Amino acid sequence: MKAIQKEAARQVCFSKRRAGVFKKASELFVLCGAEIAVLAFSPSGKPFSYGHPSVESILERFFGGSADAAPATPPRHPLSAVLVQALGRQEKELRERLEAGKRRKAALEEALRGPQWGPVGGADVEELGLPELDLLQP
Amino acid sequence: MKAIQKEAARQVCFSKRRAGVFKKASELFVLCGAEIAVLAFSPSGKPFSYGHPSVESILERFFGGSADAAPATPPRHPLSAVLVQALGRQEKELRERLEAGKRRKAALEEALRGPQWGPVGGADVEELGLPELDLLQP
DNA sequence: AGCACTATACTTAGCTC
DNA sequence: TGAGCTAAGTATAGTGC
Repeated sequence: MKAIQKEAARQVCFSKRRAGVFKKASELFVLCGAEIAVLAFSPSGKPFSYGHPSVESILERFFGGSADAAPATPPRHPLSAVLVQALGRQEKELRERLEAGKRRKAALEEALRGPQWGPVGGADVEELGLPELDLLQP
Repeated sequence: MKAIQKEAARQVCFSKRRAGVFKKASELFVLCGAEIAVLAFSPSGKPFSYGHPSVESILERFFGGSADAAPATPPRHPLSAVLVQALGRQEKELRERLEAGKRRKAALEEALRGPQWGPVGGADVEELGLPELDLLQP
């Protein structure tokens, strides 16, 4: 399996397979009762999402962390060697991520104070919304 | 298609289909170059995720804009509020890991001054990895 | 862009070990 | 648990509209 070169064919393939993935996700819910969210960007950069019961609720459960569940942000990648050097780098990276996160949080909070609350540019509502939820039910 | 009643069969089905969905997601990336993230909770409540290039990068692109520059188009999507909340939690977690990492580094440096140098018991070492999560296995 | 068709390949429920 | 098997059901690349 390899990357599709032809721009048009790639876009078509994305549309078809995106529907496929969303359908698989909805089946996973119907069959197993599993909560699931899928977020994707098309090759042309447009956002699409699917979520059951909703993308929001999944993210809250994942990142908000419930009272009893351990935090679901599971960022651990096994290293097999002991590297003090790596710890130094990790410390630096963590610092950077911490700072970046704080900046983004501040920016988001600022933006949320703005007067309007709705779709930004044309693409958002149609594609961020969850219309497929019903359509895709088998 | 309807819900599987038998608890055990439902769990098995979830495992198989979760792998299927993740595979579809990765194929979507390979074929089309689409960035995609999948978050799911098993029927028993365990979190799983798949993301390319990473779950976090997808979420940022979806809801936040870049980490450094304040987004030119302010994020007005309802989920931004969730993200703010998540970033608050993440900040706390990153701080904790930063401190833990520094303690480990100090401990390791101390240990390296000691007499022996050989295979070290695994548990601590496994946790030292960098954070980019891809596949969360239980 | 989207819809319909089809041959081929893929996925998977149920089962065994 | 997990892995392997198989029949039956699905997905989809390619094609023409």
